[in-house]
Amino acid sequence: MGDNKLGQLLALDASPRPLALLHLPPRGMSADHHPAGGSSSLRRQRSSVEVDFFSDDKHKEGAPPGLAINKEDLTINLLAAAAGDSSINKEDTKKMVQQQLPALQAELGRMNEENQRLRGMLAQVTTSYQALQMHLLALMQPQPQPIPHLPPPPPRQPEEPASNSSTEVVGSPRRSSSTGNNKDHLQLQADSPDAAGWLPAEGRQQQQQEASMRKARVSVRARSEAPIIADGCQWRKYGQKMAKGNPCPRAYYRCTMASACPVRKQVQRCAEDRSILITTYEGTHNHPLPPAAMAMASTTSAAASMLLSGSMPSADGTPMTSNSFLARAVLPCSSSMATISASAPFPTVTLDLTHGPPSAAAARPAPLAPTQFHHLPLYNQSTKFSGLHMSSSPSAADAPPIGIGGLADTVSAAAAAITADPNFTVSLAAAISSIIGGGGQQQLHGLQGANNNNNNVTSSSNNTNSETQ
DNA sequence: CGGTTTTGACCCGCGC
DNA sequence: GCGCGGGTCAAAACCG
Repeated sequence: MGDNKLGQLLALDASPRPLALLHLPPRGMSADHHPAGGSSSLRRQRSSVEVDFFSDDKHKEGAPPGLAINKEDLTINLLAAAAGDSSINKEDTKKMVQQQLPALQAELGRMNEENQRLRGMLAQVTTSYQALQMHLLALMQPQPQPIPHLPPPPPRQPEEPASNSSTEVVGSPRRSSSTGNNKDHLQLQADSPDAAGWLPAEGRQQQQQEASMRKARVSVRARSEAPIIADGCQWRKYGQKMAKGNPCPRAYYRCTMASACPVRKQVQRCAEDRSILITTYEGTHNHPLPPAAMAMASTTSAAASMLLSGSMPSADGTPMTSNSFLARAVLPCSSSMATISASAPFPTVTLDLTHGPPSAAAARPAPLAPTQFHHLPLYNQSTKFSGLHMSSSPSAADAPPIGIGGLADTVSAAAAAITADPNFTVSLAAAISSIIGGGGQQQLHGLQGANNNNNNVTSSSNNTNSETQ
């Protein structure tokens, strides 16, 4: 990065921090040149020049004479300009250097901090990229053995196109094929290159078969007063149903960030505790996402990939090594925070973030402004996502996991974070994608390892949460 | 006026 | 075959 990074840093930094060092006295120009009235802004401009030294050479060119500032010799030139007189003696210059040095150093320190934050952003993007890459690899790898204990594939409709496996984690076509859904499927196939295209016909057929029999879902339980959690995506509600056994209606949303995006989500309040919002994601976005949405998308994608890649539980209730793998990976000291249910019809990963007093989430202020997100340290958020519990029973996925006392505070804060802070999903993405892509070491290191592995993943993106409620 | 939400109807899979 | 429940559609209503 080097100079470019520095320039980027300054360019990205929209914070109104005073550029005290750059407030230079006007040279050879007095206020008399600007008649009073209507020119105050101009006058202000000229009397207090704020220059972005590094981002653009124009500034240097446009700077008043004597302000020819270069990166290598910021101090000297600046001081010369501040002195306003090139004839100033060296002693005075030295004196002023010493006076302004602390301020310069402080500024440098701030720049370094911002540099660190930018590194964090980069790490975050890298994490998401890695998760997607692993997802892609998982999709492209022909799976030699069919996963046992899963229901046989439903009979395929002849007109049903191949699964949109290139875009969905679980490229399972929707069951319904006679209600106009085919339009969507055809469009999907036309719009997105078929990742299975390189496979031989038999392999492709097998993949389609397997895809059709598996429809992984990632469910997030979180306390929230809001109707839906803010995950950075745009959603359109397309249905609502009363589900059996729950007085609260279940709402159906689909992603509207792209016309053919296959991602859907269901939102329903928990019957036992209506302060708990259960959001179930299905599918993977087939379009670019904003950072905040990317985080959740990576999370769900990675979780679903994990679920389908063979590290999923067996449905016969046998405890699985993969369960403890995931549990240890995400939280070595975990008890129960997430659930995997591999039972029919859909294998589901449930991330439970509801532990702790409901008031914790309720007390959280409204979603933070982007600038506030900017300063949220991710490691805090990461540690809040702190547990996994594995179960192969379908009911276990919906049953509230056992509380974990000591983590209650942080966990409730996590629930609040995920409902109010789209950036929290960054931590989820980091955790899960690190499991997917990390390998054995991270199993033992848990989130700490995940974060280390990702080089200080830092929350920083500007969250333009465009969630439609 | 275009996008979103609402809501009743419809379709499909599954269990009996 | 029938009923039930989940999921989706699509027209109308709503909203900015």
